[in-house]
Amino acid sequence: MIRLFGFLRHDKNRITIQLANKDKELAAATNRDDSAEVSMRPSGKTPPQRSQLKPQHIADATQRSRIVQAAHKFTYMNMLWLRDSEEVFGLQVDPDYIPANRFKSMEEKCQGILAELREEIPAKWHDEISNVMVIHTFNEEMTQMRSNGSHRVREVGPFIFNCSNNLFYDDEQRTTKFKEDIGFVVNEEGDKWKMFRNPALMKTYSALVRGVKSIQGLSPDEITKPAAKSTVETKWRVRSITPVAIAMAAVYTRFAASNDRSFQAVGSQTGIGYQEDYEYYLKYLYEGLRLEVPSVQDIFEVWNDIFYPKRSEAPKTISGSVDEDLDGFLNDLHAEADEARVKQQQNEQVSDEDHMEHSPSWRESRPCSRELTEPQMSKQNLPSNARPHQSRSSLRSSSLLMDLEGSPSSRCHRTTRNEGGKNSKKKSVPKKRKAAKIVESSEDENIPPQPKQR
DNA sequence: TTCCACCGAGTATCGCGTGC
DNA sequence: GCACGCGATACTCGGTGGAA
Repeated sequence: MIRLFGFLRHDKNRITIQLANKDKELAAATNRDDSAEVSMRPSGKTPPQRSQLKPQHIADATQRSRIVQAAHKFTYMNMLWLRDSEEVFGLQVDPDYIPANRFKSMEEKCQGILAELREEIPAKWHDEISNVMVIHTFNEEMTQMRSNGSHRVREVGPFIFNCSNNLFYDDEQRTTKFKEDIGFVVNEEGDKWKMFRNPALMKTYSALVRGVKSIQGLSPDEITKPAAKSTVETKWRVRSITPVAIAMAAVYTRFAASNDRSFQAVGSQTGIGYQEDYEYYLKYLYEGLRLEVPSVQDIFEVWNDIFYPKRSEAPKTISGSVDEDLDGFLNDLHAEADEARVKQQQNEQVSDEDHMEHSPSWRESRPCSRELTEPQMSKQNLPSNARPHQSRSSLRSSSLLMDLEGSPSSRCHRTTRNEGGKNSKKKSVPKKRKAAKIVESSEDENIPPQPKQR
């Protein structure tokens, strides 16, 4: 009964709001001189008036166009969310900025973002980069890009997760089915050799940069199809995977599986800190590359083999002087990097040709890595003190999608580990892992794609 | 406390461009 | 010409902060 009253009260409020909105619409319509232009759609909505609203923030059409394009690419390839955008845009370039320290402090982080912004925005407008209209336009377009991305990911959710449309489009069923995957169940024993390799993440990435058709009608062992037409992938000339792309795919995948209605920095329903997790993934992947950690390098190798098998260049590691102890944050990575170095030295002594064969481009140290697409990782694999602030009860940003207790992927992960022994040979022989992993993962997790029934 | 304006975000829909 | 992807537009919804 109480619920009923609550519902009625809520309904009443809703109707009141709707009436108020209608009044506003009526007033707005009255104020507009649109008598001749506005025709009603069958649904009753007015058609888009492309020439009105949305003030043009930048007068110069060419400049605006370039800023818009830069913002779109920046969203997917550099930073999904921009914290303190006005502050970042207004920063003075620090000539002493070292990419390797990017995650050490907020100042370094902002400098890193600023450096990327300046790479995307044509040099002739660098002087105007702190212009409020530029900032506003840039932010607006980033928002739009995120919005479109979230909508498209949800749209092809059944293809990403290989589940039925009925299951995916039912909030309750989807939440129940994927709650482990989105972090409600924490598996403290992650497997770094499985992280970020879940086919769902790759399909999400594919849908975003190659279009939704690239993941429809796939055979069970397929993850993506080459983009047949012009897509953002071709437009932006993406030739290799980057940390940003993988991290982006991770958070979008989690969002798609969650029952959050909107893709916000913090999920309104789940409390998942998408932005926080995203930044954490980035940090992990960038650091892993910089430290030449085999498990992280392998992530990029796996992704590149799938998306850019022949064209991909060596993933770029971040060069520069190394500031030790990055907040003690990625101890695992440091330890693994050290271990890998020791093994490599041992192998070299035995003149292991196989090992040399596998030390390709990944090891080339290059200046900062803007082109890298983002990888996804699971925080569970990191020391507890290394995890970002957990403000939301049991919700860990684990991206499940790769490595949770009970999930198909984690099952195969554990099996692999047990068979080979914890952290055994896989670390020093990343070469053969890739194909096996994907196949395993695909077999376990991928249900044949279902035709879209909506 | 309530009202209001503003803003951010997602959705539905459309037009344009591109490739087959 | 058609199908598809991309981007733009207008709309709704919800949150927030300030004023009354």
